[in-house]
Amino acid sequence: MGRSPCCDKVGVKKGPWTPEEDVMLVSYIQRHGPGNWKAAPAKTGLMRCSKSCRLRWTNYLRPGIKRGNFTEQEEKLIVHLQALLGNRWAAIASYLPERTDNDIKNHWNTHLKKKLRRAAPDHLAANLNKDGFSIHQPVSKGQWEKKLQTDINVAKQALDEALSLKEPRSPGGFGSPVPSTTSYASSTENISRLLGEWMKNPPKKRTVGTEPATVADGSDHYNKTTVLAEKLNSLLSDFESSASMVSESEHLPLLETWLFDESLAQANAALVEMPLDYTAELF
DNA sequence: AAGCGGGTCAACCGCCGGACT
DNA sequence: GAGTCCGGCGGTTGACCCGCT
Repeated sequence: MGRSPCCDKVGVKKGPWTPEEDVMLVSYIQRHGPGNWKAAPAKTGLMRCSKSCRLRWTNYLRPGIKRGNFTEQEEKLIVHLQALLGNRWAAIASYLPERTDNDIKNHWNTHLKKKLRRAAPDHLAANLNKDGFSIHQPVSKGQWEKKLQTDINVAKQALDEALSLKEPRSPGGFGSPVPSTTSYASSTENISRLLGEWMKNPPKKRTVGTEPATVADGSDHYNKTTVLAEKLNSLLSDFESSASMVSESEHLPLLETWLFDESLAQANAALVEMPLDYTAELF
């Protein structure tokens, strides 16, 4: 076994990502697709370890990510799923395709845990473990997991049969967004948003790691961001032009995703409707 | 205005398991 | 079957933010 040596190397940059690095990573993924993270630092010239690249992509740059402002519906779903699945954030995130496991985990730890503790009546609080979730429903957990899995499998099987799809599924498995050419445009939207935030609130010092992610002064900072914005525009037009060339067969994964999302939406709705005694107090 | 302390969240760390040789 | 590599996951950390005193 043993740990991956990539993060132990001297000269590997740590700390917050800069827009420059984001552009480099997205540009690489646009050319090669997500995956093969081991090769990403070498091929992009990024002084980051492969894990850091993967994390940055999956948590922030990946298309279709919604950030902040969890809706009541989403919070309900998270609370229910957490009660059913425990701290399996990746599994929970698969039911909320627009949210990342890290985001959900953070939201749970900073908001929902407290909310639950406040809302849970004394007699129910006794049934919450130290993480704030219910520990008295082993039976329903299995039943609901089984039902959801059955729904998903039935939908998947029907679709596979209908379309006779032969290509392998995306490495993220079911529920993870299928990488499509069109979706990369959303990555640039993500970076544009990050850039906007960067321009408004440039990082002050945050000198974690071997190389500080700071900019010398305001004007230099402005020039840099302008250049980056131009690069982004160029990237965006590249993505858009390649998106317009997507063939009909390449649309199948999108259709597949959409259909799965439909079945997921139904399952999610059923989940949220499922009564959990203490959550009634929450929302 | 300055200091303090709790809250937030991006990023890192280390373990695990599947794939491959 | 054993060893290695790599990606994924959950827990944790720490810098920054913000309200309070």
